[in-house]
Amino acid sequence: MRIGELAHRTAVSERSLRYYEQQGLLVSERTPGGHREFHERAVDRVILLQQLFAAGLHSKKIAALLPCMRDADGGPNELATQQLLDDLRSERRRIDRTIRDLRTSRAVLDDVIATAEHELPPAGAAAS
Amino acid sequence: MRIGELAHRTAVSERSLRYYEQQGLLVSERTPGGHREFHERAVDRVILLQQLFAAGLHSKKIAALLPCMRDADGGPNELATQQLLDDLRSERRRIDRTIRDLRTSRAVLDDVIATAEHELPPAGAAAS
DNA sequence: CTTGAACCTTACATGGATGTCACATTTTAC
DNA sequence: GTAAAATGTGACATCCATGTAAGGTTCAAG
Repeated sequence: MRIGELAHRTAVSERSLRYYEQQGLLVSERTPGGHREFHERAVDRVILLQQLFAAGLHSKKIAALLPCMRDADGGPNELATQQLLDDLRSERRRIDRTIRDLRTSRAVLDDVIATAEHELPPAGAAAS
Repeated sequence: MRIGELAHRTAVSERSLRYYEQQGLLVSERTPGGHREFHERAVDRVILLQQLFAAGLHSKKIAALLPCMRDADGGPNELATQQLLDDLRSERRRIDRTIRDLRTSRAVLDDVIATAEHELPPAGAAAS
């Protein structure tokens, strides 16, 4: 598929898709005219990339990480180096911290929302 | 306490603390000479701010949110406006999404780590 | 062949918390 | 009183995924 369809199907901008490719996170063939042609597989890859980005990993680490992932074929194509391993463990700790912070923030939000709803019932709701 | 102590106790840079104050997220008295004097209370406040930042809230929303929080005294000082309420609900959805993405990423990391450890045992470990 | 949609590359802009540097003033210790 | 440490302000830099605009080429349909 071409970039427009991939962008549409993943809800990721073409700009970002080109950026991902440039960073080595996404591969594509090229038509004789130079247009990108993506494999069906790219859809899942892009979704994974989005998740990793949302988790705060930077493209460089994702690029280092991807070859060490087990894909559909089974084993990884590369083994994580000691340096990468340390990085990943560090990222893991950061992720755990972030999850805790997210839960805290969500609780704060819920509390504010609940309190406000109590005083300020949404339109269409019956007052207690 | 002064800014240095607060920075040390919260592990947040003085730069950031001044920024928080500038954004209306943190209050301080001033000594006759103009130095900031923080209340003991500021420690918890800064920790909360860090959690909210880590959860991806921007300072402007935090500033709008803070007066609507229930503090130690009991009720909130202000009630959330409808606009803020919509914002917070939107943030809440974003947070839920992010938590899911974090879990996914953590699983990816764990898988890579486990695979690499299997082949590349940490120094000092016995081989299987 | 023509036309419009889709795509290409390149370059510059953006946001937002934080880092950093310069220089002045205050505070603290002696 | 003096030196050193801490603090103040202001300005500029940084990161990095993404937005956006310009100008040219390719693709698909009539």
